[in-house]
Amino acid sequence: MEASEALQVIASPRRLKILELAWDRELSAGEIARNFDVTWSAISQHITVLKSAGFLVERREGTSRLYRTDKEGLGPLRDVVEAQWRAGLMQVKSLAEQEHARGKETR
Amino acid sequence: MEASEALQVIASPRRLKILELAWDRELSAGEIARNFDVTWSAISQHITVLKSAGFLVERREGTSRLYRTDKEGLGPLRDVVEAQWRAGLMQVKSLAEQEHARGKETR
DNA sequence: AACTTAATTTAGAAGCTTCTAAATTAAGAC
DNA sequence: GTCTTAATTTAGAAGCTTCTAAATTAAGTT
Repeated sequence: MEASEALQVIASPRRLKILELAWDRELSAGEIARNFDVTWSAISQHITVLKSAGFLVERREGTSRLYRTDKEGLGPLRDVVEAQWRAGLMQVKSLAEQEHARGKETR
Repeated sequence: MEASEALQVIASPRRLKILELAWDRELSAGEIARNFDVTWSAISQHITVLKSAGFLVERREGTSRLYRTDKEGLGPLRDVVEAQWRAGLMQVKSLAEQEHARGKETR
């Protein structure tokens, strides 16, 4: 895989979120799909992209297929995914702080 | 800027290369464009994207505009750009090693 | 003022990405 | 074997990205 191809794979809000959802637990395709407002088909296609990039591993169990993020497979991008994740948490945090500050102001 | 938007900006081979070219020296738009096989217009548009993401800083000097990568502005993506860069170098290195190995084999 | 050099802006073409809907596959239950 | 559940595959629509060509801007030169 080429340098920017791997970046292309994670530069998608949906795929980034799939990696986060399956970060430290195995999830079925359906459980993943339930977190989004698009068809299963769309999610299945994103899963295919993540799998062929080696960022997600599949395990079949009966009629389900279970997925989990392959942290090793992410290589140097592992830190990026984690950082983007933390960035998201921080955004939430700073929103809360803003609201707190606003509350104080108007009190 | 949103999480994956910043990734989107660097997930382009051209923009990644522009950041590398202007990594530790100031270059005019024309000097940057000379490194690519596309029109100045296309490069100018990529520069606009990099500038508005805060990844490239502009300084005007007479009729030229000089650009330099803003390493601070890259934030956590700085490591990614550097890693992708190293990955490129390593590819070259491993190619050389392969050839060396092949040479040994046939000797 | 007219010309040159450096670069941007705009409009539209071409191609890639993502999505939906429908058809298909495949395992397990009845 | 048929039905249900879980998921993928395929085909095509809609939208976003990137590119070129032409027009424009803006500084410096003659």
